[in-house]
Amino acid sequence: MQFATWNVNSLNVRLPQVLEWLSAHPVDVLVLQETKLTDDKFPTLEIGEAGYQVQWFGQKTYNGVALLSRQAATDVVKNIPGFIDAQARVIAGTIAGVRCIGAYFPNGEAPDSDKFQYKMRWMEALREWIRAELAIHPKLVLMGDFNVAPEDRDVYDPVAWAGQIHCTPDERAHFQQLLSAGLTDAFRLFEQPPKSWSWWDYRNLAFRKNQGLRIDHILVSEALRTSVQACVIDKLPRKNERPSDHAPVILTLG
DNA sequence: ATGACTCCCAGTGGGAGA
Repeated sequence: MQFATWNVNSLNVRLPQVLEWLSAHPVDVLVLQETKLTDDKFPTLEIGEAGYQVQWFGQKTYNGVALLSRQAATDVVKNIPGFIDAQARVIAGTIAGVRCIGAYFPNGEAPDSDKFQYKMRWMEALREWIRAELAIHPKLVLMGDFNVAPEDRDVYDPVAWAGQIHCTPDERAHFQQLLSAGLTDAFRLFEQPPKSWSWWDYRNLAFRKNQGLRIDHILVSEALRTSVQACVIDKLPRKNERPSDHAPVILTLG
């Protein structure tokens, strides 16, 4: 069984790339972030024709998430229950007995900003909800754009990024608390090439120079950990014409 | 270097992303 996450930075622009990618990588579950579409504009027909069921949750201009799956998802949840949020950032469903949670974590803008405070509150609410979900669903996958580089080795220039957004001790502590709640960073279960990133700035030839961050992650629960066979970042879509600034991450369970 | 690029909504520019 394969799972994937991809921040597409506008599904309106990237739909052809998503469909092309799915034909080459017929994963069982794909979560998308930054669809940037209101629900009435969501391309359900095209995704259905590609052989996927889909749940979606969006808003105008910003954010927006979707859950694509070969089998229909059940017990679908949108956003974090009990956390009042005007922004469409979370979609969850159960597929083949696995609780799949797709999340677009807040960016945070800057450590001294109101948006950073929102990011902190949001991550705390997510963690408490994940704890509750884990108690009900031992088989759980949390994946998405976390907007957190968990360690210095996830940053192309950790000195320049020290204390900057995505790399602050507070964000990294929140990430560690997700691990403490019983999740494992599937990517780090394996030897990986050094300088593995999932995001590269559009500016300054960052992709060509491989200057990026690893901020897109797939976390698995303890009940799934021993089933993980692979976790890779697929850099190829970043080489497309008009690419997303993020690359997909793929998890393979045995 | 308060930049660079891309997307969106707007409307002949500006916000947000990371």
